[in-house]
Amino acid sequence: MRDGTKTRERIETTALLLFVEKGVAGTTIRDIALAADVSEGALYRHYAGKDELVWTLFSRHYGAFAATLDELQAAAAGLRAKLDAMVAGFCRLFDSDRTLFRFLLLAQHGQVEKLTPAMANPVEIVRAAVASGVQRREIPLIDPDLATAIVMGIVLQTATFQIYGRLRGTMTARAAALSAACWRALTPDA
Amino acid sequence: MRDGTKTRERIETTALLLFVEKGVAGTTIRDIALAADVSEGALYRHYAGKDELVWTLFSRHYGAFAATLDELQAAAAGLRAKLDAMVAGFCRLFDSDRTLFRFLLLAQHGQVEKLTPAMANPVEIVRAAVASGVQRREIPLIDPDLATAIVMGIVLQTATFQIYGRLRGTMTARAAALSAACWRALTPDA
Amino acid sequence: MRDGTKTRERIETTALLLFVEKGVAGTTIRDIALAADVSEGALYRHYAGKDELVWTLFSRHYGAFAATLDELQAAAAGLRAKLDAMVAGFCRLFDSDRTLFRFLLLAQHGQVEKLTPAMANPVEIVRAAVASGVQRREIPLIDPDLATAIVMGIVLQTATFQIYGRLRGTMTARAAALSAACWRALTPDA
Amino acid sequence: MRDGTKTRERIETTALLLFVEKGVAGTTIRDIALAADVSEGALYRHYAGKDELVWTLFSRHYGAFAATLDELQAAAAGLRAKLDAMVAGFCRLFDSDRTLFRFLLLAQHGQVEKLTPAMANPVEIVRAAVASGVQRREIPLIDPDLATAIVMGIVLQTATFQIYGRLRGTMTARAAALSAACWRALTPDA
DNA sequence: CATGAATGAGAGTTCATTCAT
DNA sequence: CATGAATGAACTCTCATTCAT
Repeated sequence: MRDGTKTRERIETTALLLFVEKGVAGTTIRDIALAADVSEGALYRHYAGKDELVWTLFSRHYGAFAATLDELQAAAAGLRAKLDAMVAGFCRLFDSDRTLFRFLLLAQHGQVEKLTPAMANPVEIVRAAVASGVQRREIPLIDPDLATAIVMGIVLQTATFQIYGRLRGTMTARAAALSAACWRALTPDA
Repeated sequence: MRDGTKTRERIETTALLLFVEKGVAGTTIRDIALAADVSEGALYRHYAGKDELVWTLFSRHYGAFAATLDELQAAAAGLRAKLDAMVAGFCRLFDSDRTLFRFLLLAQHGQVEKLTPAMANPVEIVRAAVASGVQRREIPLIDPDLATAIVMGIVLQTATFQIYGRLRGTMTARAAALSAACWRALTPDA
Repeated sequence: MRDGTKTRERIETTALLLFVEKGVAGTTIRDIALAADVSEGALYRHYAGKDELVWTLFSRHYGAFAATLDELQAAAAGLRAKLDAMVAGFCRLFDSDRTLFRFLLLAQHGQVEKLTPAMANPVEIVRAAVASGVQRREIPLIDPDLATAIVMGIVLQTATFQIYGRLRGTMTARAAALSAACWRALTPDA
Repeated sequence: MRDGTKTRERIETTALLLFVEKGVAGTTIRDIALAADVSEGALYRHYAGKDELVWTLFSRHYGAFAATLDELQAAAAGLRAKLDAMVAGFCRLFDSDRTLFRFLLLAQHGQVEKLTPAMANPVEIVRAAVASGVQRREIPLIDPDLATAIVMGIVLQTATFQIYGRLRGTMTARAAALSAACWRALTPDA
């Protein structure tokens, strides 16, 4: 109990939730400490400061999710199948940890700007898959960034509507519909 | 009087820019006063407080843009044409006032949650157009909210990529491509 | 009263006293605010922070005293007379504002290290006077820095003893004795 | 036991260095623990707290140096010789352990104020020697405290300049020059 | 009426010290 | 007995808001 691991976990879970609910700027160290039942000072033994806590949380999970996405995509053959796999991946993350999904993909902390090109990045995974689909003539010529925007937009906006309560049920239940919509949007002459 | 109006305009333009660049929470009254060349105290003669300034800015322009969108949509016959018109409307806003676009549609201030159902709302305009398209069998049966998410997602994510520098040029130049993508995404058996 | 000048003065007088009594590190912003009867926040309208307050206080008065010392020295002909004048200058500062003397010449805030060579500096004034005395053969050859140490040491340690209560009375009353001692220390074969 | 002693020594050496470099207030227990490769908690097994550590360090060495100075002075006959011996003692301490010299004689921790009259004290040793010189008519009548200030000032300010880099080389090399200067300063009609 | 000095609550952070392990 | 996680008070600094001038 005094080894700090439990405390770290409690802090991170709590912080994630608060960051998503009230925004990073709107969440105070005191908020986190109170909700995690830790003293404010204790937080600083684990993280150099608020910024570092945010970055730790973001970069660790962002990278991990990118890796998952890459595995899913690699295991599928052809853009259509890759889209299915990736969209399903996004949906699974949403359904299994909605808070994490929001923190990684929807919340506006300034962390995305801190990512270096070398770091694994879900957007780049999607882009690479789409780009290779274009190259293999699976879909007509399209700016890969525009294609990525279309795919990400469809997925993320649907997730956003789910959070706002406009859409109900699980994301996974819609996965097939979403990847189909992406595919159609990318293929003018299907 | 004239002077008061000029001051208000300077304050609002400045505030909008700062809110978008540094976030609402990250922008201080002092920042605004300094950049708008007004005293801090003077700001409180025009707005009851920071919150009210944010809300004023948001609700006025949000409603106005919703009205514009509604006119565009109403002037077009059929969902395909309505989509063209609305997407073009989004693109025009982006190109003419990128800052305003970001503030209204991309930034996460908590203002959207304060909107009452009675207030004009771009998302609802899009939803209504899509819903009537479904009702008129122009597109196959689809949850109107899902369809709205798809349209909004494609437009907003493209705008986001433009802001990040992933995509270059004007949004208007892409308007046709975007509304075409929306249309295809909504029409499984086109 | 609301123009801030009075407040500034109150802050500076108070701060100087506290810095000398409890040390810079040992004095908190709250201490100063309380003693100056100002809110803590108000301090930050006048100074960017504690460091800047310390530096403002130090550099302004340090430079001013150096200028005074230089005038005194320049008005005297010959090292012996210059010593008399400068030592009397130190003594006058001590007697007229003991707190300031301590802050400028005895306290160990890290400000001396921040001085640039271009800034007026009492030690350099003394050194220059001594060096010119050596050059004009008024005193035998001696490392000007060593000579400066001797002069400064005699003056500052006497002041220190006065503060500790080991010595009583005014410094001015001892001025002649001190500059005579300095002169003898510098002239082996007087 | 052996180990405990080693640890104590490591702590004390480290602490002394840090106190001199960053000031007592500017040095944290954590700094010391880290630099001495000890846990923070372990420090409290050796010392009741930070204050006690400072006091232990100061009083022990201050007393020891006073004793050394007293022996040196006692072994010399006449004020002139006593001055030579004592100044050499100061110089030797400076050259052999500059950090200790700074901590004992130049740094402004509030420890000097805690000394009781009963405790051995370098300043008192110097004072006693000078006072007896006055009494024996070796030097003209002078306030013994003023004489002490002159001697201490010459020595300490020279050491200070050495630390600032204004003077180079060893203090011992200057010992004779310094005690000669002291002697001259004390003897008007030599 | 505009100004900007002042307030005061609260933010992030530090640190000597304690104490469960 | 050593460790280092935890505490909690205190610190520096920020900022929306008020208000004397």
